[in-house]
Amino acid sequence: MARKPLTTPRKTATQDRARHTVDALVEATARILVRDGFDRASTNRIAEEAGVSIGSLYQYFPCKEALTAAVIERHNQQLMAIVHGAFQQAETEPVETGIRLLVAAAIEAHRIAPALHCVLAEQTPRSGVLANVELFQRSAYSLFQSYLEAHRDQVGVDDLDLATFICVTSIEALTHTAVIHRSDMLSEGRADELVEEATRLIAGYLKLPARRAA
Amino acid sequence: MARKPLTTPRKTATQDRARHTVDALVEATARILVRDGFDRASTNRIAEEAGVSIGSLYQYFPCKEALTAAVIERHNQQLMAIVHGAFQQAETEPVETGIRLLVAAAIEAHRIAPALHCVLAEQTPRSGVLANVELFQRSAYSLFQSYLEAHRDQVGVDDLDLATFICVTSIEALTHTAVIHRSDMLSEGRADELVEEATRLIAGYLKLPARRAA
Amino acid sequence: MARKPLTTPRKTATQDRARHTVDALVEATARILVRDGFDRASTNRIAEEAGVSIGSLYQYFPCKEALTAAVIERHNQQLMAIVHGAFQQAETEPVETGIRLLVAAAIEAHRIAPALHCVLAEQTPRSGVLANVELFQRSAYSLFQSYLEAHRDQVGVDDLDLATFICVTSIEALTHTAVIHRSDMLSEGRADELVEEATRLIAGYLKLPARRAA
Amino acid sequence: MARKPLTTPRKTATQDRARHTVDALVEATARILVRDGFDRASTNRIAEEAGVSIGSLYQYFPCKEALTAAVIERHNQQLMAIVHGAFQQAETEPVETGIRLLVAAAIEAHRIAPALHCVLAEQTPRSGVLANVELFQRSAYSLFQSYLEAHRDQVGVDDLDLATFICVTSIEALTHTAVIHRSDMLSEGRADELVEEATRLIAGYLKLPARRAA
DNA sequence: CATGAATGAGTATTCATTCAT
DNA sequence: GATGAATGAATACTCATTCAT
Repeated sequence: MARKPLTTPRKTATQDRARHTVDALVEATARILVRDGFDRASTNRIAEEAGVSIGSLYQYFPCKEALTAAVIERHNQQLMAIVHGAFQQAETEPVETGIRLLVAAAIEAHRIAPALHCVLAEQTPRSGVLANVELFQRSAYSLFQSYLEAHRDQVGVDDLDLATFICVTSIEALTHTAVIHRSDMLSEGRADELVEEATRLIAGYLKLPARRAA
Repeated sequence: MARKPLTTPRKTATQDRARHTVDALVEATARILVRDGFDRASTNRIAEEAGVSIGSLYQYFPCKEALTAAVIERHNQQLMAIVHGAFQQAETEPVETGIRLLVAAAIEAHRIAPALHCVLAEQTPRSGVLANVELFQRSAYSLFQSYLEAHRDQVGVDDLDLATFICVTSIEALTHTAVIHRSDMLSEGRADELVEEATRLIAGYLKLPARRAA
Repeated sequence: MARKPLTTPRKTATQDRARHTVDALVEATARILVRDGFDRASTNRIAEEAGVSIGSLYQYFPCKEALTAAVIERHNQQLMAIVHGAFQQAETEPVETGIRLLVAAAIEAHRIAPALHCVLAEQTPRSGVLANVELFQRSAYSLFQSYLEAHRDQVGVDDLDLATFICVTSIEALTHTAVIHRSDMLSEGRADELVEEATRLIAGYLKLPARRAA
Repeated sequence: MARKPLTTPRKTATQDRARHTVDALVEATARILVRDGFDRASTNRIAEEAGVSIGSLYQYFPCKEALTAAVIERHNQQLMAIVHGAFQQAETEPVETGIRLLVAAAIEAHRIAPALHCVLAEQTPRSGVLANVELFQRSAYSLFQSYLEAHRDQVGVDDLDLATFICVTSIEALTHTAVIHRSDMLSEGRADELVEEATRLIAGYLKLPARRAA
């Protein structure tokens, strides 16, 4: 614990050359993560792949975890761009259509870099620094909760937090598992079915009359 | 190897000693996995924790993965006992009650050894030998599919495989996430709510009229 | 040095069962030496191959080297049988014919178990105990020297020890190298040529007039 | 990897350090091979003997064999320098004188580092990378064959390949065995006798009329 | 700033040998 | 006698990290 280094890059690369080095390192890390897996992603290998000396790597990243964190960060931002967009579209739609948009966006998001997503999800330890995968979850979580609040008249839930948990967890799991383990489900034509069923699951749930009339 | 003589006592005696060693190793592995995480679970450390020499470890486990596999195996069997039991109970119940039983069982199963389950799920690479975490999933999957078939008259789905995917993935994710990341949801009283909502989600979905009337 | 164990078997296996065990072990060692090489010939593996417990192995052989020594011993005795026979035949022949017999015998000897001979010659360290490969050399050496003495009238050498060294070393090297590295030279027909040339080399040398007339 | 800047001084400076490390490792390997034998030459021990960390060892040598290969390489080059020189001198001499030169050179070559030569010849497994001990043999072989071709008029052999085999194998064995096992033969005065006898053996053989007049 | 040589604790695994049963 | 469980020192090799140049 005590010695746990920081996750943030040591210096904000104001100079172009520095920024280029940082980018090269993050990209190299992602590439190696995908190509060789987490266990074979050594700092020396990453530096070599990036065409940068190991010394320079440590100029910008204080430790190995910081590199992985940067990759995750970048990936999350890409996911977020899609998910954010979907929430904006969904805002003005009736629940059923809105949920359909969100589910489709979730699949699309997982498809950005499925191999990387898979390594990040299945091999990369969540220890300490790396917990920021969850940052994404958390932010999706609060977006969804706002969404529910905004459509409270159309939904029959009384515990908003619980409903959010149910919906976000299910959508994430369904789309994640489909992309990672059941790619057959995403073939031309079948993908729509999946979206449809997931929408039925979630929208159906939301439209159910609230349990506690009392 | 060499042909065992008939003196069962000797043989049994030695086997007891061996069984004790094997058990100590598997338990030590589980303990270390939980306490220190997968990455710090080295064979030497495990042997030491088990109070056994490193040589003995390799007498019974051909490689590091085999140890983890044994832990997973044991854990899976415990999960299975619970899940199996729940399916048997659910069989004769109407869908709503049945699903409620299954959801409750899923939570119960995750509670057996939540810390271990977490390490196994989040840190342990799925490579090679270790893929048998999925054996559990697969078997839960086919149990659920059979369940749906048996209750076809009460459910409105037409694609059984897809419905199974939706339900199993959701239940697994909800119970797993609740146990691992939202233990607050399982406090006295609140746990029932979670079961109730999850049941509403799944049972509600199953009872929806089939999409394709055509 | 100090701890160097003995090479001789711990007990002379008077009982049949014991002799059988010893034989099984020596044979297993030879088999593994050939099949897997010296480096992979562990005592546990040998015991298993022999169908004997590792405990029994150490009952009869004080250490690993003793096993190898026994294999070498056995191999040497087989070589010796052939070489001895050849010397007996050669004794009554004129030099040229005698040498031809000896060369042919040397090839024949190397052909008994070429693979084993190869492992023994190329992989098995000559350290300590195992030097008894040289016992064979030494004994061939003195047989040859006696042979030269007996045929002194036909040979033109004056330094018998030197001449023996020249002849034995050459014959051994030629036949050994041919069998081990130039098996093409021993194909049907060509083998005779090799014998002929080696005989010309050695017999020609012996028949040269002595250098030092003084 | 990363593009080297133009400041040769820096680059050269670091290269010097590296070269020093590599040299220290090769020398340490040779020293340990001689002092402790092949089996005790572990990478850790070599690094320690070289006064270098084990990590540095693996920076320059990909595996243990590569170290031994480097030692062999170096040794071979030294042998080769001598042998090559001898062939050049021998070229213009009559057969008898030429062979005498070659035999003397062979002894001289074996005397460069007899203890190392011995370990390399008797303990070092010929597997894989290490086969380049034979590179030397092979090259001596073809040099000798060229020599015979150039002096065809003075020699009575008809099968050049066979004659080369006979001569090279014998000379190698005689000089090797004398240096390694019969150092008494190389004492002041006696060495000449050995050269003389070996020369009689080989030159005598070459000058014999060809077998097949038919 | 960048480089890359150097570090050394740490890893999985093997194997000759002992000894209680 | 025979067994085989247990031992632990030793091995080859990796990798995050530092620091002199």
